[in-house]
Amino acid sequence: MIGHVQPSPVAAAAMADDAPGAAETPRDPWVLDEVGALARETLGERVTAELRALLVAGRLAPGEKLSLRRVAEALGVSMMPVREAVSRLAADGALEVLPGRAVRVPVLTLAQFRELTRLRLVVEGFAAEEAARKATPDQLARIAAHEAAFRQAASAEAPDPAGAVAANRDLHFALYEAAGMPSLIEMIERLWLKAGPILNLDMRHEPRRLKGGRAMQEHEKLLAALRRGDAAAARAALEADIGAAAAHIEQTGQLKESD
Amino acid sequence: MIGHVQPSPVAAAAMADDAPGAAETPRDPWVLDEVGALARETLGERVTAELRALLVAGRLAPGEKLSLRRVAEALGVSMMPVREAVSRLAADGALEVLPGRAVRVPVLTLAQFRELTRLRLVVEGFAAEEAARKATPDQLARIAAHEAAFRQAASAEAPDPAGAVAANRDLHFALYEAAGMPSLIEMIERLWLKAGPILNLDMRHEPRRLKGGRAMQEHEKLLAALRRGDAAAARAALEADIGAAAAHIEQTGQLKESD
DNA sequence: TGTCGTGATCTGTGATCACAGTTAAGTTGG
DNA sequence: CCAACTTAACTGTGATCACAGATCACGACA
Repeated sequence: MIGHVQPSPVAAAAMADDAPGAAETPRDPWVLDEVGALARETLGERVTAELRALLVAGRLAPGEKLSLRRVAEALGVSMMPVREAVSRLAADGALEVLPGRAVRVPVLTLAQFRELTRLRLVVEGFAAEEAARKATPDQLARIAAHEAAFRQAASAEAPDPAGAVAANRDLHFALYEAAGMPSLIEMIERLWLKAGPILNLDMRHEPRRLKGGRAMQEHEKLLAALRRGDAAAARAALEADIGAAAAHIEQTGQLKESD
Repeated sequence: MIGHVQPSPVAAAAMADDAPGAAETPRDPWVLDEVGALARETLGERVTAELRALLVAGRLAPGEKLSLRRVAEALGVSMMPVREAVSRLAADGALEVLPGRAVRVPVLTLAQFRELTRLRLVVEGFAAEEAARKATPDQLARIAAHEAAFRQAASAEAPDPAGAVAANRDLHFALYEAAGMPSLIEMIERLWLKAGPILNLDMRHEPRRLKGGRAMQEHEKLLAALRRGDAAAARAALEADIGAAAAHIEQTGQLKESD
């Protein structure tokens, strides 16, 4: 149940119905017992994961309206699983259903965005501290790999916005995973779900922000801090990263003034 | 929480290029403007609220199994709204749906409970600091009232467990509300939803813990700190309150040993 | 020409039905 | 008397239908 889908390159194609292997009657202790219960993902969960990916990647713009029937048809499923997915995401505040109208991606107020940023500083900052204390060499290597991927996508002559967004997300969540606190990761995912649309939509539209290099600098500092187990420095670097991105968003003025 | 209706039915467009200075045509102040959109609570939301209340109050014990049809019949509604409610709560981790079996209240591992406690210390501690800085006299009075209610319910000759649980919850959330950060409150509600069953189920079964008075002491310190705007002291008192309760729970050993 | 009424169309919400899988009781065979 | 099998009841999941409310476009009236 905790198991979310691995951050994977977003392939938002139609979801084909592949028949999952039927469970064979387990008689004796067998080799296949180790593979555990094969994740019989329900349709609703798959739709939820799909929409989540679209949201954090900024491919659904704030204010964009969704229709249950349209989404259902696009994904090749009935309206039912979509309802469930939208219900969950609406409960998380990642979507909002207006009374009689439609369901849409929330448009954040400036105040709401600032609150979200403050919460991110508190929560993700804590995660960075914890990761600096407990990260294993293996986890550090994974973080470094994503950092390299981000640098490549961001500093290339022709920046790859989508790739940079994905690498940035993978880098951050590899860091948070190193903290070893599943509920903390869920909390952060929820924050990203809310802030993702503006943050990454913007990065998609203004790829030159990437070349500014501020994010890369902080990522580098972060990695160095992690390697020497410096919790305070890791937190500072992450806070600088978050703060810089938030400041840029506020400059663009894509946020609603008030409610 | 979600339902907001735009006051103006006319100017809802302008999503792409919106000039911030564009003022609406001022209509005459109409009497009916004051009556806001009457809260058309959907059935699913009401069921969700009902189950949430039952969970945080500890009236649904960990491991207890629920049946969609049973709950639907008990609440006098169809199975549909219950499905939606369970979907949301399951997405929050407040309930869990086992693959082919039933839906039940999660039984926390010791490790999970400790992680939850740490997160509560971080998040609710931050909320206490913020509240100490920003609480208005009105909000302080409300917190004090709940503190008095808790003291009465806990220190009476015949302790009132249900009343104490409710007063304790009201006290805490009045505090968090004083921080003025809606998303923060949602975050804390989610944490309480997960920890509520064990915390309050125990308080219900062991009312003598109330008479120990540890909670009352910390509540008193907390209130004093709030009144003099001492953020650090407020955080310390709240952390002591949370820590004491958590330590008691761990002693009782109602938690699963491992996964 | 501007404004309001009116109908078609689309929205989410709720109910009912069908189905595969699991659980638990009932029953049979040893 | 106990174990294993069979069957019946119940589980969540998904699909389909019905319905009130909202949106939008077109047309009538002033």
